[in-house]
Amino acid sequence: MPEFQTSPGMRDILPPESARWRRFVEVFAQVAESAGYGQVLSPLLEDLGVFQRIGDATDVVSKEMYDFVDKGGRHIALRPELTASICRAFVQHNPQMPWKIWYSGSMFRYEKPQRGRYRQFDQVGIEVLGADDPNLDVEIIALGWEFYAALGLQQVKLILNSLGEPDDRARYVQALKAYFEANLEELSPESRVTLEKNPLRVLDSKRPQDAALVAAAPRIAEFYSEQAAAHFAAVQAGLTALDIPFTVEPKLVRGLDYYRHTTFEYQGGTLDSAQNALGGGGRYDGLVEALGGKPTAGVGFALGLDRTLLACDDEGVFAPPSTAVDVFVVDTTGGAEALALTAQLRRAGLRADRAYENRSMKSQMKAADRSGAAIALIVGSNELEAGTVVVRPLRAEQVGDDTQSGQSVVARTDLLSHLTKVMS
RNA sequence: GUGGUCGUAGCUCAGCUGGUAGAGCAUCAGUUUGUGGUACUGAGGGUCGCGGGUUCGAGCCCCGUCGAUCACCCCA
Repeated sequence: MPEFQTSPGMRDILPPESARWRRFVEVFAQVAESAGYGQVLSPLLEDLGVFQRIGDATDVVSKEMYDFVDKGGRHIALRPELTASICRAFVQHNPQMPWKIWYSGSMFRYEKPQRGRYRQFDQVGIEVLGADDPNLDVEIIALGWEFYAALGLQQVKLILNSLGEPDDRARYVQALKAYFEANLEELSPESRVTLEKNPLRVLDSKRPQDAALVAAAPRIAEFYSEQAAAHFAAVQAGLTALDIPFTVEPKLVRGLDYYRHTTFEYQGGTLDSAQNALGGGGRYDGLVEALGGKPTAGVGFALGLDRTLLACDDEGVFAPPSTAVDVFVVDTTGGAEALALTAQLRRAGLRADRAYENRSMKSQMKAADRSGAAIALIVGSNELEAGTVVVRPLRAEQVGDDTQSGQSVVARTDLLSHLTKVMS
């Protein structure tokens, strides 16, 4: 065991997995920018207060924050999510509305790590500030849906709910609280604690003991105002019009208290329930105001990179992109020719690799094979003298003996044109 | 934060009731003189997570600790 290792819940992403991560973000950027969203790069650190506006009742704020006091005496926190940062940025810069943005990056939450759940984890997401049009809710949900499709995922489920207007929600919470308190004996001890802090969250309980009680609990739909009901109906109609299947789940409350109206979650079809939330989002019309801005509508989502990749693994899609080079140079004359050749090839736009330390030809050929290159270029003393290169295909369908290897001798001066011809 | 399981070579693991560390894969090198992917031969590589304890002797037993993993909580 080495003296130093990554801290708990943090890890190194190595090749080839790292290439997959980068590609993941590229695909997301493509989807988002195709719909007119611009990227925001914001700091990893914010004033603690920015995140406290998310709500003291949320675990993300009350117990999972990575915070510290800096040398200037400021109370700083590593961002546990990005919606609050984006709202802070919106208030600070006052951009044109609707402000449609996307982001990607690492978030930090101090909790016990497990599969698909780390202290530093990556998300991609989009947010729109300054429009309360239900069509926008639909657009956003659809973009997430498109993104999963672009990755190749086919078993993602969309779960939808509405928490209504703040007043609706407040009345519902009251009713819920009264209901559970009236049946306190049947409630699990854990849920009783949850009830004290946040009655809505009791609906999330996975304990069998609570199942019956939760199932019979009052439904949020009974508390919708006319406007809230209309908004929710419009969202559902829009999704239907776009042929996006969804399930309305009245128990979907989600952990962040700023949500109102639409909330949604994408669930993986193959993952265990502990990690099946691939991404989620909703409308948070009050958050900008809570951060000192004017009342501003907001809606968005965040998708977890790890969990989505887990889902990809389970479905056997979105494999790491190939890191193979095009050609591999084998040089048995000391290595200087390989240096010159690879440099020349790279300038010409080819991906070229080579072996080092002047190993035996056999050893270099093995390396060539491992590199995934389609072609090996071999330079020995004969070729060096004659100004030629042996061009040997490595991936061609070779049946049998070496005489059929299909390798050819090409003059150095003709090498580039020969390669471009062969490789196309 | 609470509880269960686990921690042996780079990777996946074996190691019987405690007796001086093993396999496969991978790596490297050879299999006569310049050619990979198959085959054969050989080599390197481990303070058995770490620290204590019991014992003549511990990878194996006990305690602690760190880490991983799973569940709960919650979320992505």
